[in-house]
Amino acid sequence: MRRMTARPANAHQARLLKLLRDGGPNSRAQLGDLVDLSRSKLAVEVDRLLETGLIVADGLAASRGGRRSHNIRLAPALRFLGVDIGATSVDVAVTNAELEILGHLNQPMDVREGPVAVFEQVLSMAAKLKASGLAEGFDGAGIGVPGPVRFPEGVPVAPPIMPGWDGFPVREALSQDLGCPVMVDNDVNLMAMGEMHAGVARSVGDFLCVKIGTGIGCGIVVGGDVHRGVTGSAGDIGHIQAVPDGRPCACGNRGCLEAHFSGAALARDATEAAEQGRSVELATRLEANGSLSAVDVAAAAAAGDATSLDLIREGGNRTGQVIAGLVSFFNPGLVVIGGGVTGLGHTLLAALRTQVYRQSLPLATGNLPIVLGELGPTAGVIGAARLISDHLFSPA
Amino acid sequence: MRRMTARPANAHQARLLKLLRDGGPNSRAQLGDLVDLSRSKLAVEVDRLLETGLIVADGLAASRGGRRSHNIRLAPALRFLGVDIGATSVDVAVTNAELEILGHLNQPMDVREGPVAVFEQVLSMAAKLKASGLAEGFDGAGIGVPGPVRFPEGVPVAPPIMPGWDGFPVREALSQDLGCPVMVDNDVNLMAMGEMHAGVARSVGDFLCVKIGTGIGCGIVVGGDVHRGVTGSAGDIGHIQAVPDGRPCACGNRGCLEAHFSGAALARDATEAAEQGRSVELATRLEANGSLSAVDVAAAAAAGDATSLDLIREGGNRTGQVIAGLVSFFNPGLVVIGGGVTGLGHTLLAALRTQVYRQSLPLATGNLPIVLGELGPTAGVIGAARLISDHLFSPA
DNA sequence: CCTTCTTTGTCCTGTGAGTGGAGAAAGTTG
DNA sequence: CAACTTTCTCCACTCACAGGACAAAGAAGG
Repeated sequence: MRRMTARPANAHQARLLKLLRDGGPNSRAQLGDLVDLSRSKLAVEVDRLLETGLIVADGLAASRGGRRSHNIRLAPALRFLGVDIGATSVDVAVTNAELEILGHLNQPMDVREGPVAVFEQVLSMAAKLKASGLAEGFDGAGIGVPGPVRFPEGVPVAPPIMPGWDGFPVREALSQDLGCPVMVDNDVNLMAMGEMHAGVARSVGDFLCVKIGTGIGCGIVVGGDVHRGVTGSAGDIGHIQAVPDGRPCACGNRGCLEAHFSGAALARDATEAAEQGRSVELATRLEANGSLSAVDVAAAAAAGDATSLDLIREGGNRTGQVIAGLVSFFNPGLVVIGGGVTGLGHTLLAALRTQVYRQSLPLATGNLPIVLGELGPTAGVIGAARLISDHLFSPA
Repeated sequence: MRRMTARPANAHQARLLKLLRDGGPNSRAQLGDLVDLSRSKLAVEVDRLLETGLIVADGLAASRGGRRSHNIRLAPALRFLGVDIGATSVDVAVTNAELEILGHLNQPMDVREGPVAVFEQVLSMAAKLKASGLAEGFDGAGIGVPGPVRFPEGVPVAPPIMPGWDGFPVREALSQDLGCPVMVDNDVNLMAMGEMHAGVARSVGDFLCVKIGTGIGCGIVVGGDVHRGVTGSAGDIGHIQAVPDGRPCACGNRGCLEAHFSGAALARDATEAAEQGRSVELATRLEANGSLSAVDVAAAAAAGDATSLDLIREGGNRTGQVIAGLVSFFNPGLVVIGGGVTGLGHTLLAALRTQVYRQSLPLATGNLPIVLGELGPTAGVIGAARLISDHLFSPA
């Protein structure tokens, strides 16, 4: 069932749609105050948008001392699908046109099972969301994958942690399956877009968004736009050398940041500490679960386990050192920390901040907030919805 | 004597001026092929530009099988002044509207003497260029300074190597003295603009331009625009930590890149090697000149001096390591190496390339040229002229 | 020398986007 | 019920721009 959602016919219409989406005003008069168009022209464009069905006028607002205004808003039936494929799990969410999450599902899953298996899962999750009455169909979908993407074509390229996805036509395939337009991007970039749209980075034009999960990456936003680099691999900071002649990394080099600190590295270090008897707290958890993850380290640290705290601090220092360099280089207005490891909270943040504030130039850090993301696990799916809505709310 | 140079009245006129400046065609018909405007509209805008005096129509071109076209070009009397203030010398050049250098002067000078003394020097050099008949006056001037700049206001902020310039209203002051509009930027950014306009980075949208001189910095170009960061300090990579617990740096930290490799560091290392008797070649030169500079190291290396070659390789490795990180992070389409130290040539380049190609992601380096700048010492002044011409050739 | 074709540049009218004023519609306040 | 406010609609006018007709100027061929 293909839905032929209309597209704005010109830049004015695109502007209006985005204003309405981003929580803007909802009457013709209020819109007119913002778009620098004459009332007459505005009325014409609004009428045309009403005709396409992208927006609807229903009911009247309360009077503000004069004639009551019509409520103008995006079509209430519009639905976007946001998909966030992580290394070890998949998130799928439905949003309305304002990108508010109506329903959200999460499933453990290994990306290495390949695109076919993963898409089967994604489609079944999407079907479940539809079946629960949240959507009749999808007008567009955004999807994030944990690796570099050739953005215009929507195809992953040479993704280290997801062999089998290289060159797979994700956009094409998912568009077929869902019967709607699809856009594909790197998961970290989508997290950055999410935080920019509805999180801590609202109204910040230039910022970095560091995602520490199974791996480690960085979304780069320049002037409100995501910088993807010439081959789509920008922000891939996991393999920057953090420790000279450090630990061997899967990429073949030594001392990569990711080899020293990430969800995977932390789990390995914790297991080692437990086995060597350096932490009773961790050993107990290892005994109980059979394995350890970053969540266990967070819990142990919260319980006051010194070894866990040390591991977090050590990792935060390493990461902070790398971020310090990036801050000097890029001079952002904000640094957002997100991803699964944010459960480590203030111990991690304190170590990061210490390194950055000590090592970067005072001019670059003078007014630089370093904060945790606001959206947690929903940042990715919100960013994905934003990606496709930006696309659909632009002139065809 | 203030010259009131006209400004384009709209985006079309700005577009035409920039086409003519950048070696575009020179007849109405050829312009029409490029700007996607009807002949009539084009004719109107060209006529208006002719009225303002920004362009002139003189003579007829050879026939190409039909009616001969008029030669349209930028006013031949337009003159821009490009000023490049380095740590130890000042470059001043006059260009025509096409940004071709008509005259170029260079004077040794220490920035630390402060803005008043430096401007006196700059003005006298500008006067000399005028006196030699190259210009009757200047229509605009661009100036680069070796430190961070609050770009909109044209004011240096907290420049480490040029105390006394902090907060000095460079734009305002120079505009008064020269009687023309002035734009101020960081010297490294201007080098990047120069190479983008007339050097190796023509037609590259995203690239890094590393300048290794007395200090070390990096111009960042995103989508054809220079990224300056929120406080104007973007690209300041000299104080990224290159060596953990390395040499103490003037900034208070240890192991900064600049402390281990830069014109200043190289001179110091060479002097030490000469005094310790580790290089006869360098010792001879130290004897002869009383001091050593990067130029001496280059000459010694060219003569086969093993110690000099080692110093260059060592520095190249350090710098390459940092650049490798930046390449992974930014994923540029080109890396340009420039500045005084480029005299070290291929020994340096080889070391740099080795590090970058070994440490960065294959996807980011697969098609990444790392090359020396083409413009040498003129990159800065050409970039400065480009900066002010971009400003003046934009709608007021 | 004259005709035909090509290229360049000018003129003129039609079209559609957009502005802004007049005023209608629908309220509140006294 | 009058006066005022806010919202929305209608209409005439302006201006940017496209594109065709045509003039100007030359090349090539007979």
